[in-house]
Amino acid sequence: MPAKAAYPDDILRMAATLYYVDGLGQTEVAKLVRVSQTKISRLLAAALERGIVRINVEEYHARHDKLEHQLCSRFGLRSAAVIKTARNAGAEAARQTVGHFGAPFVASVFPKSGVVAVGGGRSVAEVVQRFRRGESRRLTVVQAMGSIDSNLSHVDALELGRAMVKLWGGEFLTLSTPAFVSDKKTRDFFLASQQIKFVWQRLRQADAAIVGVGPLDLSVYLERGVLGAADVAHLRGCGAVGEICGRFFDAKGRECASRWRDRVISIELELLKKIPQVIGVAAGPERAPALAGALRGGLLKSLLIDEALAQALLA
Amino acid sequence: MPAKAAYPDDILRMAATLYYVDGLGQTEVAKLVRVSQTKISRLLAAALERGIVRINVEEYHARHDKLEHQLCSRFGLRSAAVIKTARNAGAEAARQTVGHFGAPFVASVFPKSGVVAVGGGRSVAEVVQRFRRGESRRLTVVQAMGSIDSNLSHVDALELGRAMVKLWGGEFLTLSTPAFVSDKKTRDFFLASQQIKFVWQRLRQADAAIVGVGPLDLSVYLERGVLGAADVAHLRGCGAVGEICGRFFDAKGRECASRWRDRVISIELELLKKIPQVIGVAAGPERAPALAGALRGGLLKSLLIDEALAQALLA
DNA sequence: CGTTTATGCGGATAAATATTCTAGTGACAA
DNA sequence: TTGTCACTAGAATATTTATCCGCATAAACG
Repeated sequence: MPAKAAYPDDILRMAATLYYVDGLGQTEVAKLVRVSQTKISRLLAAALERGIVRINVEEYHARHDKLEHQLCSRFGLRSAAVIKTARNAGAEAARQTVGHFGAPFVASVFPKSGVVAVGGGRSVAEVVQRFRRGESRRLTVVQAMGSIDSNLSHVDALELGRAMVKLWGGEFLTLSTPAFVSDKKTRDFFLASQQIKFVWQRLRQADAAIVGVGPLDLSVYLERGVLGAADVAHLRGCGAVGEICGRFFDAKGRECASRWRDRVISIELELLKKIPQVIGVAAGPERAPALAGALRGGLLKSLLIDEALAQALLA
Repeated sequence: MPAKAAYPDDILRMAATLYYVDGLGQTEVAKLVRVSQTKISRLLAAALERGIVRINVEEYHARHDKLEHQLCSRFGLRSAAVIKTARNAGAEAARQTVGHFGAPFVASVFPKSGVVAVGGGRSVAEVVQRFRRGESRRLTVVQAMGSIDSNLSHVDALELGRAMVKLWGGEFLTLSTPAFVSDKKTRDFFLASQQIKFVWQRLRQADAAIVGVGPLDLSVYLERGVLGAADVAHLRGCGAVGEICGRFFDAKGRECASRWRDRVISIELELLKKIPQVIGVAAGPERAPALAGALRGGLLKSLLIDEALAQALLA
């Protein structure tokens, strides 16, 4: 099993003892072993690798079991992960924490083989970035929404899908389109294309999906300048409370009949609803109204959110 | 038991998990927990302290059991510690290693209460510096030789004795004299003083002693200019092979009748011989002749030496 | 209550550790 | 022999971590 015997265990034990047990610095250890500090650093790494040094950390329960159960029963979910976050955490920190501790949850919920649809968004990106190479999967990953604007961002579904197949293998079906086009005609033109039809066909067979759930205000679209203040006002007028894959919905989770509806290229909410496992990811209590709407509409089957948001949802 | 609840265990577990298990840097952890990196550093230290994080190192056997047994039976010793050292270790490194791993041995061999004589020397200093505060002892520490020259060095018996009582408590009897004086008359004058007589009385009651064993060449005395080349030649002429507490002895461990003998203020070898537990400390194979002489003369009851020296002794 | 004395925080910075880069060494083939 | 590859080591350097210090808030005291 040890590919290279490199250095005898005895030396590693000695160095590790001097360093970890007796608390000497690497430089001091180096003097005793008569090698460079550089080498001690490498020796210690090897000792950790070989198990001569083992570091045990009391298990940390990142998830809030009680809130998860309440959410599941209250909203009839298949599963939920509520991640504990620092009380005063900012939006970015919360997303990262949710991503970090949520990634294993999502990975466990995803099928080992089959079709998986991915949306974009910052929260989803934080999750996807942290997937670990596990037992190999045989997934067909499908991009569920176009790219938000022309400079490709690492939170676009295109990037996230690419990252997933790079890590887990499998094939990735891309939607080579923007998320928003100027009018219905253009949209219909795209949808009529052979490639897109093929992608949609696969979306209909999806076994699972992971999507971000955005609020109306503070949405990435507003931030990125895709949406203007006037647009937001219009959407609010249509009853919109939140967004999934660029599609806005009202408090009951019904897609709003806004003028944006005809300009978006992404999975329809009605189609999403039919996917047996849809994981909604979000962080921050200000997203509670959006989440509540999505849940009422049955758009999501599972949740990955932070504690504050969970509490807001249950209140 | 926890004097201060400071931070909830949960946070510590989270930080420790992120750092040790997930391999994030402290800066990254800090972002998620929303505190400064500084604090994470302290949190991690606290986690280690509280036992939330435990680091296990496979036990390292610093001592060479087989050589120890051979030495004990060959030379009729009460005990011996042979410390493994790096094959190419220099003299300094060997001494430090012997001191480091030998200190617990010496501490275990020392009585919990009683009178202990201490000699000077670099090897002894390395040992004494590394004693740990254990169960409290009730020792009377007695300086067994004067200071080598006027600028007090941290390897002088005076300093070593001081360090021992500082750590373990107890009283320290000092010999406020140099190790070497100009002639016999001066020496006798010192010895006749009340204070020194008192110290000698205690030395006669000593339950244990720790002394360095020096070679003839390369001795600290030569190095410090106390002895000149001519003196070394003279001593060699008298059959000297080594030195303990400034007293030179021949291959059979008998004190040499050199002109130095009358000028030294330190425990007589004959007196040393009567102490029930005398630990000789030395490092480096070039000291084998000195050690061999001391052992033949029955000057030592226990040994603390490095591997190379042990092998040289047995050869 | 106002004042003084602890305690805890994070920014700046010193110290320690990890990584990069280059040179040296030995194995092997030509 | 000589060149090349594969590898290891340590010096230089970048990065990360620990410590020092002043400030602010909280506790203790008059």
